[in-house]
Amino acid sequence: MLRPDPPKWDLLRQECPTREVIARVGAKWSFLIIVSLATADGPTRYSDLLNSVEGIASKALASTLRALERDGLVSRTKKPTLPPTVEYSLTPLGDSLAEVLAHLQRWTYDNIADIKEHQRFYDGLSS
Amino acid sequence: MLRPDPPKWDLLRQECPTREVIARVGAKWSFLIIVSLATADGPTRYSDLLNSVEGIASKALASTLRALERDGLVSRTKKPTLPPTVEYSLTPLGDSLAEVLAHLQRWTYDNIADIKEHQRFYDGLSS
DNA sequence: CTGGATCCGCTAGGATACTG
DNA sequence: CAGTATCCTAGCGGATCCAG
Repeated sequence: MLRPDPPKWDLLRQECPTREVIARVGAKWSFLIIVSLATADGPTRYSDLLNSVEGIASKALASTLRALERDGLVSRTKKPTLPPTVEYSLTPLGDSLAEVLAHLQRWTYDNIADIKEHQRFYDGLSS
Repeated sequence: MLRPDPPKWDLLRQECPTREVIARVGAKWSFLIIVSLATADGPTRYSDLLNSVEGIASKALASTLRALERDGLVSRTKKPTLPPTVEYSLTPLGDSLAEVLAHLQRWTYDNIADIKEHQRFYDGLSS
């Protein structure tokens, strides 16, 4: 084996490709869409996502879905019905990511009160 | 107890306050700064962060640090030396978040090759 | 050294309208 | 139903200069 050791990535380096992934996950709607797909039972239709993820615009949903699909996190299945129905679901890769993100989601649920408290305190100092 | 059950947040709802937290964590530089602070041993100076997080601009670092401090994730300690030295470190709350984010970081390291492969495939389809 | 102040370009993303 | 096409704007973030 020429490269027995996989390259050790370093997020802090500018050229690290994982930065792109972090950016994608951190993009405004990615997280919510992944959560929605992960908590839904089975494939989810475009219009259902549009309703599920409150506040998202059609354009944002479409472009984010395409980006996630490009990364291999989401799979798109078009059924030749009339009118056409398109279903989205997480790939195994997307599932594994969703699992990690679920921890983050849980963390925010657990600590949102604390954070809000800190914010109020911080903002109060300048009054 | 009047409220034995803490409110059940739902990220998918528009008014859910945790969306703000996700946005903050997902902001361009938050993740990297937290990682940098978490992997450093002990408090880290402003200039060290500036060097550690490659590509970040002074303004972005300052504003992101302030936001993280406001959320109670980062603590700022100013030492009255001359010239002044300021040190940043994670609060216990920030530490607990860093732990969660470490899993995400690990995930990206483990799966970046896979993702890149998917991207190449996806992009190749339209050529 | 640690930022704040200022200017400014860029683009993600919102609103709206339209199509297969 | 599942998007695309256009237009448009707020604001993030970069560069530079300045200050305590």
